[in-house]
Amino acid sequence: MASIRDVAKAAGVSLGTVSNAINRPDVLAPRTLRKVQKVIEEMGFVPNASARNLRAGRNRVVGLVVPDISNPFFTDLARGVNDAAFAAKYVVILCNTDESTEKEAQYLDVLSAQNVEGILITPARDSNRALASVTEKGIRLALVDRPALGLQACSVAVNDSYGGSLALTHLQELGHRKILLLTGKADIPQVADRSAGITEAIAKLSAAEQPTITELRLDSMSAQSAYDAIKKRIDKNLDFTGIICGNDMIALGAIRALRQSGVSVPEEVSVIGYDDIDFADSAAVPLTSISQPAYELGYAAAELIISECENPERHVHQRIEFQPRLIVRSSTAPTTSHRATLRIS
Amino acid sequence: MASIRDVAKAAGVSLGTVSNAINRPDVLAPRTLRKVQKVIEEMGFVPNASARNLRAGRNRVVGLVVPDISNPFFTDLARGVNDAAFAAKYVVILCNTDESTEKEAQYLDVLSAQNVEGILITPARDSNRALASVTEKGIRLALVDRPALGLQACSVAVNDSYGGSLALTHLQELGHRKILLLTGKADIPQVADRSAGITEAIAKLSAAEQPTITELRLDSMSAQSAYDAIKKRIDKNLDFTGIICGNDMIALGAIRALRQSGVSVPEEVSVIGYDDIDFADSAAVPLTSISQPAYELGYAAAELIISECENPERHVHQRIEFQPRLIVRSSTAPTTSHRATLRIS
DNA sequence: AATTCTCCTTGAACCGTTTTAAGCAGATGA
DNA sequence: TCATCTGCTTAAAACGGTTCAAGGAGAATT
Repeated sequence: MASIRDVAKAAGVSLGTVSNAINRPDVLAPRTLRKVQKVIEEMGFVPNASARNLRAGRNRVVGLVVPDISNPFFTDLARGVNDAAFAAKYVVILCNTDESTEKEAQYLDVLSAQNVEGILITPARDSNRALASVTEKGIRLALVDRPALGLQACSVAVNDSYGGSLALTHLQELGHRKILLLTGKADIPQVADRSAGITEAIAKLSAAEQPTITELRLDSMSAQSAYDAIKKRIDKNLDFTGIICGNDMIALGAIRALRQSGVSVPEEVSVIGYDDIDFADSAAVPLTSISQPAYELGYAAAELIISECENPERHVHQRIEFQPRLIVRSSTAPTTSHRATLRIS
Repeated sequence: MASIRDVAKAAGVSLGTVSNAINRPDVLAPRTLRKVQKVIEEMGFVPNASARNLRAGRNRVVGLVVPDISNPFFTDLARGVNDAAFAAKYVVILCNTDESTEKEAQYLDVLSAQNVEGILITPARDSNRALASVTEKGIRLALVDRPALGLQACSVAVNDSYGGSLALTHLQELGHRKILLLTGKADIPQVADRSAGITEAIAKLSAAEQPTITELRLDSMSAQSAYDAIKKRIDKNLDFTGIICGNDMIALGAIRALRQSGVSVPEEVSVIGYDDIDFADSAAVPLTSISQPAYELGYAAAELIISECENPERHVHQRIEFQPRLIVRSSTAPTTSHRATLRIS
């Protein structure tokens, strides 16, 4: 491996000049610059990042910590992060925590040992202490899609409360009055926010229009656990006409369970997902969903943290909030009674 | 941030002793060792990875270069890689090339600047020179899911030729005699291998049983481009009863186009995908597909390269090959003529 | 011609580790 | 008692860059 010294020797200049050619091309005389660049090119010289980092305390590496990279929402997010990082010549270390606080803590340790400049994280529950200790080590943080509970950091998020109200209002307007909420654990902030949005939306309705809500909390926000939960529920009693799901995977699993049990979607039960993953469109019943700009979210988060790394003193923490959008497809429809009502009026 | 010197001073030993306490605990007198470890613990000292890497040339970082992380196949693969890496206390830098040779080359540069120990890569076309230059720099390589064209490196792959023959045989046995191949660019090795497998499988059939094949090459292996291609094709003439697709996304796009044009799947046209992504099961028409063990592929690849990094001298390059499996769902069915035949016999 | 200015270039210090040769006790053997 | 050995510990030299004070060569000013 060629070092900066080899380049210097080959170009007949000092080692400092080569460094300048790389980092501050403007201070060099154009002739010298060209000469050095030519040699660098010829030798295929690539500066050693470790040495660079050791001296300069910068390494252009950020970590991305997500609970589940298989979830298309996070896949898109990761793509956004990667693209933004790539554009700024940064590199991203991907960490997948499976929603485990412990694994997250371990990853945070690894990342701080790697001396990353910043960490983009969608924190699991109870991870505040671990996060605080990371910031103490001088690593910059950006919270993605979950709020910064008292943490000094940038954050990007989608307005979950609004998303929840979008979903509820849609079903409510279609005439649904008995709605099942199929969510994840209550200590996931998004889940709580969406529930809050739903509650608020209900509060704005007149008593007659207010639907009743039953909440079912799944251990894991996966198609399988939704499938199991619905299967079990159906055996008892079908006491709802609409389902609001925590994400599209849940919706897919729920729909599969319903149809297998002979309940038609959307005729008998309307189902609304969340995330609007690519596949929502091609699903057995094309999914009505709340669309979140995952790619943009990731891109914005990465830009935020990179700008903080590049310009720590001028940086002020900020929060960027995206608005979700309702995408109506075929998994939701008016209730039969509502259809009748519409016909009469 | 505490450095090894601070620890040494606090413990009243030399800096070398602290280093030994960390890396070769056995050479120290037990009493000294305990004393140093206590101080390390108290100060929360974490060795600086850059300095360590600079000096020792090892950093427990590997790069993963994939053409499209949004493709569930690669998402699963990435999870496998991540999990294997995590288990070995390695960290992985994710690089998404969008199938662009140029972007791939840039990422390879970044990775070698980062001094990664190894690179797991699903190479784009024409990337052999770039790969060769990486190995010259002493970075170990493992080829994932595409062959190592004359490169000295480990590789893991799925037997694509066999996968192709699985798909063809399935359709052939269902009576299909006019088959459309919806593939990607021919210079993608997998595409070529599957085509070869198909050709071989045909060669083994008697003349009467041999289907005729038309190949349609898409610029991009996405649902959208498949959708567009089929839409265009249908306007002309429906000169096939079965479609073998390069991946499930293509199959999904093709099915959407067919159904929108009033062609029913699988009654009029059978469609078989490739990859067996999670959604295949929940699709509008649950997809018959060829299943590839993507997670296992990634896990195996990561284990391979990590073991090479840990034990360079004892390592011998190897190739691990997984067998694909046919998963029959609802998007394929006997041709009407074949159904008739079956009834008669 | 001497002085001051500019503009580049250089040499050396330093970043935080690992590693190796040398040093220093105390124990052993003669 | 002196030499040799053994078992730890230490000092110093890398690793490959960045940075900055200082130097040097022309150009501009006096």
